Amino acid sequence: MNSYIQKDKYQKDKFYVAVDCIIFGFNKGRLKLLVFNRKIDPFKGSLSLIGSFVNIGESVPDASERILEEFTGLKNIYTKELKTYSTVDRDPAYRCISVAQYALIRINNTIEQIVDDNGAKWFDVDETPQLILDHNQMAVDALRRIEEMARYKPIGFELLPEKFTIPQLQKLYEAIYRRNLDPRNFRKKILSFDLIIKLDEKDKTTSKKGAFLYKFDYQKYKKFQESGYNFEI
Amino acid sequence: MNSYIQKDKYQKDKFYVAVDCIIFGFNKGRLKLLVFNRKIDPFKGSLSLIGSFVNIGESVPDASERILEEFTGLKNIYTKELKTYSTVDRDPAYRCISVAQYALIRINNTIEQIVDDNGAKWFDVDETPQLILDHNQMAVDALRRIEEMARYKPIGFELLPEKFTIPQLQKLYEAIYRRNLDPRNFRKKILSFDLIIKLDEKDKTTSKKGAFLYKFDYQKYKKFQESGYNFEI
DNA sequence: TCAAAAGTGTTCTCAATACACCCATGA
DNA sequence: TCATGGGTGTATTGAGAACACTTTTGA
Repeated sequence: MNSYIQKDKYQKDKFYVAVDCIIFGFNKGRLKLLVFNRKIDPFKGSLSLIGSFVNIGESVPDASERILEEFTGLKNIYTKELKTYSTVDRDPAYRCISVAQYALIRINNTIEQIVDDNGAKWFDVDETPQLILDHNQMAVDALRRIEEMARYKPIGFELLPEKFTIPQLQKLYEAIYRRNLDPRNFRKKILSFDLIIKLDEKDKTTSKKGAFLYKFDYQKYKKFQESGYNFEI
Repeated sequence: MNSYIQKDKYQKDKFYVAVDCIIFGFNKGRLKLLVFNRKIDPFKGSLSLIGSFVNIGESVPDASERILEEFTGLKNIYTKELKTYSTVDRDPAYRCISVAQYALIRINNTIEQIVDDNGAKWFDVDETPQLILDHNQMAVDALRRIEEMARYKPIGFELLPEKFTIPQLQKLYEAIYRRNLDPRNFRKKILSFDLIIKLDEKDKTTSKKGAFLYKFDYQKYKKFQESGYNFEI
């Protein structure tokens, strides 16, 4: 007897469906996780990821986009599905499955304001506080995923401002890989991809000499992707 | 106003949750997809992936294990979550999200019998027929995922019998990568991982000379995994 | 004896790594 | 003028890719 059919006739089981977003940023040489400080029940006073129930009239990515915009003011955030969390007792109040999404955003002042207004806060990924339910597990899983992902997709650029310097990019990869990289080899490798464009400006905030700014070449990246790529640093 | 809280108070939206399994096998040098020939409504006479609704008292992986056992008689099948399919109109009959899982199994006679008894059938992945709903998309996505996965995890062994020959393994990788590999380089690379153990038997079904059988060293693979690995062929 | 698949070694090329000094500039 | 971070080149090593012939044996 086949399950699908059997269930089709008799199934009455329905679930709440939530999305929870593991939102990463990069600031002052550190990978950051956005955490929401809950001021109202449920879980008043606790910390959680940014999440919401999914409405019947929207898809999971729609729901994810909705709350990301709400919390950051941004549309078109780089977001990927991590995995589904569905253990029976994961939420004592509801039979709810959560589809976790990880997102990468460029931290800037505008966003900081909105984040702040929403009662959210950045934590160093190494100092993630206790979160509700299985949200700590989600954060750990997402972090492992982006470490893995960084090896073959240029996700780094999603976390930096549009204009960035090579030393900044290096620091980001050092934060993700948790090890130091040789500046000569890093520069050589990054430039060999031919995916960043040198600008005529310098950033002088971190040194007297100043470092040239670059921008990511999304055009070339598209072609790059179509062939099949490899982005190991 | 925060979505999570808002929804917590007012949310009444519940979903059916399904799992659909994209089950891959390998036979006669070809990658195969297991497809279910539906003899009862809904979708009587159509083809679909192997799926089921998730029961309220089980997790998504539980449900997936349940139907995999039902269709193959096997427990402990290699299974990974692919992604969630949740567009509003994906199923005209229900508001249902499906968590797709891909699974790799070793085809053998016992399984063939069970598969047959359940009205399922193997198709070449290149000749996947029309399936119901978004199941074709799932199959395409899963195939892309295992192509990607094969580059850095030794998933190949999940698809071969316990004892296999190096030429068999090569054919499998050729099927996954869709290109021919040099037998000398392939052998050298595979042996360099030191993850397969040569046995004292030969398989003579494909040549007069016969090819030595090997088995996968799961012990070593575990250690391998703990360090961090790379399995590009 | 021969057809058909299994098995084997070497060369070349290129990318990854290791490594140390000069440059530009604001304070 | 000097402290600070930015920027550059070379030599070595190791892995991947290309490539052709011998071995075994059942039919």
